[in-house]
Amino acid sequence: MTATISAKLLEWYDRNARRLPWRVRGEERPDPYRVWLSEVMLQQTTTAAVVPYFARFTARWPTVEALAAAPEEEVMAAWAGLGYYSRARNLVKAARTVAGLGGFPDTETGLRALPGVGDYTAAAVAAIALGRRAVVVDANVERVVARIFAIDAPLPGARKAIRAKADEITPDERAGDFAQAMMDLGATICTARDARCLLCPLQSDCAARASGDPLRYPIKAAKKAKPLRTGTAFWIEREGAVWLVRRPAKGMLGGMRALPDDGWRAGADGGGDAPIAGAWKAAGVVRHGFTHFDLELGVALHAGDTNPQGEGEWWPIDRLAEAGLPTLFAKAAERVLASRAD
DNA sequence: AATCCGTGGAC
DNA sequence: TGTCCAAGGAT
Repeated sequence: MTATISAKLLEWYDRNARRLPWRVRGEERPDPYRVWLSEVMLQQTTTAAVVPYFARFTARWPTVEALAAAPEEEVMAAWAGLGYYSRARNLVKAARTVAGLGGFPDTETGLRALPGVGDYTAAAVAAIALGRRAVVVDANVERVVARIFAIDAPLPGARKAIRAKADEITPDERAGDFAQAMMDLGATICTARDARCLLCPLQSDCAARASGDPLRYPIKAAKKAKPLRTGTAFWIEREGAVWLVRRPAKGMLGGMRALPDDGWRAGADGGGDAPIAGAWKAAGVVRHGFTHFDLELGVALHAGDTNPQGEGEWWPIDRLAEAGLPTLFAKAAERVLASRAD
């Protein structure tokens, strides 16, 4: 019997593991807090984008207790720019739950009950930080498994079959390293756009390679077209400060500071209605792509002296970077300030 | 089950 | 430029 898939992969990992800030070297078991934090940040997010955020978060909140004690608003602002903002809200909730428990749950099931922790994250933390055997399936694992076994069913329907195969090849020991090895393999060799089979430690085990067309896998369902929406954001300024509002907790950019807007959303264009009466002057257009629609956001400058109604705050323009605006509104603000500098 | 939810980099 | 997609989760 030749070496198993997991044995070959672990041997490869021991020589080729990426060095990442949330990983520890050697036999030492990593801090569950850092593993959990990194896994949440890494949900649908590239390692390159996560690295600076992870550094800032762990410097500012070194323990789960410190994070639990932080005002939610500060965590949301620190998350600004990373996207999928419900992650930040759930991060605070989960940290407070963990602090209340006196520490992280020590089972995959216990972890799975935390807000923002789904099947993937629970398995990853259980395997990497707790040393438990867990079947970790992310997009990398799906792709690698779909190729090794040449799974012909399209995603997302093939998920159950893929998970069953992943379970078959997951070892009883070093399941955390195995998971990270699968992800490293998927990130560096068996990638979505490339299959560098000659570099792959599993090349002789791979049905997709044997088929001659490894990139055919995983098979995916066709995507829907993204609509283009239009909307307007409003820049209301007074004595060196701009009027910011806080968006509703749920929905797009939920809970984040923002410029007032005209109600644009995924399903409809904005109504064009300004928050206050007066003269408005167009200050340019910002294009921004979201996951399921594109937005063309006009920016309008207020020329009058009427006070805005309702909830909001005057934010000093020279400290706007600290407001924690999501990228869309940071772009809009940048556009206003750039047009003024001309 | 299908849809909603950000962003930036690679090509 | 447009397209794809990256350590997914909640509803």
